[in-house]
Amino acid sequence: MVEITIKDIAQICGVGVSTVSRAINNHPDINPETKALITKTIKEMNYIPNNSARNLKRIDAKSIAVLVKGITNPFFSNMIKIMEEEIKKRKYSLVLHHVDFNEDEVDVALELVKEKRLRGIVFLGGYFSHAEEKLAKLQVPFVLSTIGGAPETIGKHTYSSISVDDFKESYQVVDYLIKIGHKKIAILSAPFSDISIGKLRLDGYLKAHSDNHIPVNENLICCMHEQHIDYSLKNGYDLTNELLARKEDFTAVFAISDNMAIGSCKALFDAGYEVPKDYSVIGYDGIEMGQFYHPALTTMAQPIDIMALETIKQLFKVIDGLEEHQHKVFPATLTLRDSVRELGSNEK
Amino acid sequence: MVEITIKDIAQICGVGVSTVSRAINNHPDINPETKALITKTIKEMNYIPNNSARNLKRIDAKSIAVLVKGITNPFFSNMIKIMEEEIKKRKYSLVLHHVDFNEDEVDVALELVKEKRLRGIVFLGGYFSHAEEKLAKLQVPFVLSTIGGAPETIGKHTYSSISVDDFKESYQVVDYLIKIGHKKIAILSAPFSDISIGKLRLDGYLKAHSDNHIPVNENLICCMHEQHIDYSLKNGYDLTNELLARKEDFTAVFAISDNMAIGSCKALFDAGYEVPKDYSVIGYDGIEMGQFYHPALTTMAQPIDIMALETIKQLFKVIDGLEEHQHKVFPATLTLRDSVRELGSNEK
DNA sequence: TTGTACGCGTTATCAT
DNA sequence: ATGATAACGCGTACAA
Repeated sequence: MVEITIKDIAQICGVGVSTVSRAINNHPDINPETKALITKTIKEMNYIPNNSARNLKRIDAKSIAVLVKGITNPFFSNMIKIMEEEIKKRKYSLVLHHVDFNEDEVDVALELVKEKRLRGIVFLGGYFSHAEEKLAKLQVPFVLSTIGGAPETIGKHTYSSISVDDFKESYQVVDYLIKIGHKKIAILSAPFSDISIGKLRLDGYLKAHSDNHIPVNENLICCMHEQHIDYSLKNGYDLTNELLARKEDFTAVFAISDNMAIGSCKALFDAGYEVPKDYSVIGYDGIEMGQFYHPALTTMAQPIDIMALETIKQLFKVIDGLEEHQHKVFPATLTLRDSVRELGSNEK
Repeated sequence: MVEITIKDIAQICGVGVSTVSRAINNHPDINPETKALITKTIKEMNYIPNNSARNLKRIDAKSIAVLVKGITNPFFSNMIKIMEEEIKKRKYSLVLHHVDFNEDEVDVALELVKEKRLRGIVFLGGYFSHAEEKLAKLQVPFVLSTIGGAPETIGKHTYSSISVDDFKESYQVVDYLIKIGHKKIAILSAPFSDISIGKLRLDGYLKAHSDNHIPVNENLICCMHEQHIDYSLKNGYDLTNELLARKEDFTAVFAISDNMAIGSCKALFDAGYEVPKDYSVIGYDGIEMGQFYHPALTTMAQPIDIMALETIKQLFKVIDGLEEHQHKVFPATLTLRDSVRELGSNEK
């Protein structure tokens, strides 16, 4: 098969290639009639410009890349949708790209910058810990939009970040449980080796205990296994089953993700308990499913819409040279629903 | 900033560009020492080859594109993971690309073929109805992996397809409900304008009724609104609430997606009913959440793992010239869990 | 084993 | 308004 190129179109129309190029790219200096002719033959011939060649030549493609780490997070779809709208609003185009869990997102970004002449990058998800040195190679403005785990941004002027203070919000969750009477609170957490989001949420749990002068029962700290670090339904389910099998004494479960919370509820139901009658369960994230679960899930909801919007706004501020890089932290909202109950003074 | 190119590397190493190229692409004819030197300086200089330039030159990149329509479907993550493994196993690389709902996937594919020198394409999701003529332009083997809606493949030899017979499986669902005593079955369906998956599942519902000599109560056919055609939690919730508000008489709900089924359960719970005691609810899809919902969701589970695997296997068969295009239909499995109950003979 | 030179398809810069 | 031509960065045939 012979690929049809811009030259063929030019030849057929009896014009030069540059004229065809002008027609394609909506350049001003072109006769409407010739443009019409060219457009027509392009249609007829099914000509499609080769993007590789375009990117090679083009100085600037007015495009923003969004690099998504992992595909599993249910938030991302919504965030991407919002980002896309905002990007299109500014007449830029969005290059969506997935990064494998074991890939290095910065390497991918570096490649993409060369390939697509990007103007800006958004890193979505993943627990970003890269050497300043390496980040400096990324000569393009970028913002870190991190769902979970406020990055250590002190002194980082090479990029912006949008985050939630996981330590603080996790603290709020546990503090709330304590305030309504829970003293024996299990946490479904990441393994100790996890240094980002998992650790922050666990630290919040610990601090809330100590601030409220409640001793921590280490048996109630359930860490997922190193092999399966994902904040999944199944992990919540398995961890809770282990907790139950050990016959631990607790009144509430704090799962560090909504999916884990739902898994936890299921394990409790399977064991014949009721939520929140026998056990209270609280999640973290604010996924849509939480509202539809039965009982509706009490959770710490992350402001993902705002974060998505701010991510792009911040990126453009830097691109347009209006502002320096900034690190913004947004508050999550404790969303009270039906999976947690207040403990009566006699049952504490 | 000055972009560093292959020439710079060649110059620094005191070799020709082709030698550097050979080093990069692991060509055999190269002195290990020079290769080592080149690799070292590439690292040092942070040189990254420009993919646009490579694609432009390369005849063949041994890559397969997976075009995903929409980002919402919870299946896709898993399917993509499986496909990726299978593709990597064959030393090909996967180009993952999202297609907007209002974009034309074939157009996108056409562009991508030129840009990336694809060897094959997988269309995932979306309700594929394109002119043969247009598909013919796609000079690359492709397979249609359709979750929901067996495409009309009669006489289509230009591509392969992997699907589930939605009509048949939907029929099975309803037939099952009828067999265990349900006669007043509501269906939460797509609007009548939907000609693919929604229609097929509705047709199965109707056929099961007529085969079992049970009259259809049109008031129990709940179509989602034209504006919001998505198989979402909220749609299931809203449709069921409308059903309840109309005080319709029914004993079971067949939601054409698991998410809608869960939304439906929630509406029933909100109204003070119990599932399956007061109403039985059955879904369609087999999403992971179904097992963890309470009650665990009875559903028609699609064999997505097998489908993902077969999609790639079939694609490679055609790429390797081993086989012609084929259309394979896989059976779904009725997964009995806790959201449906048998009706006693006195309550029918 | 290595280097030179050309061309991939396009856009940008000149001319005209 | 239009056309010729030089890049863009790379892979590869061919020569050495």
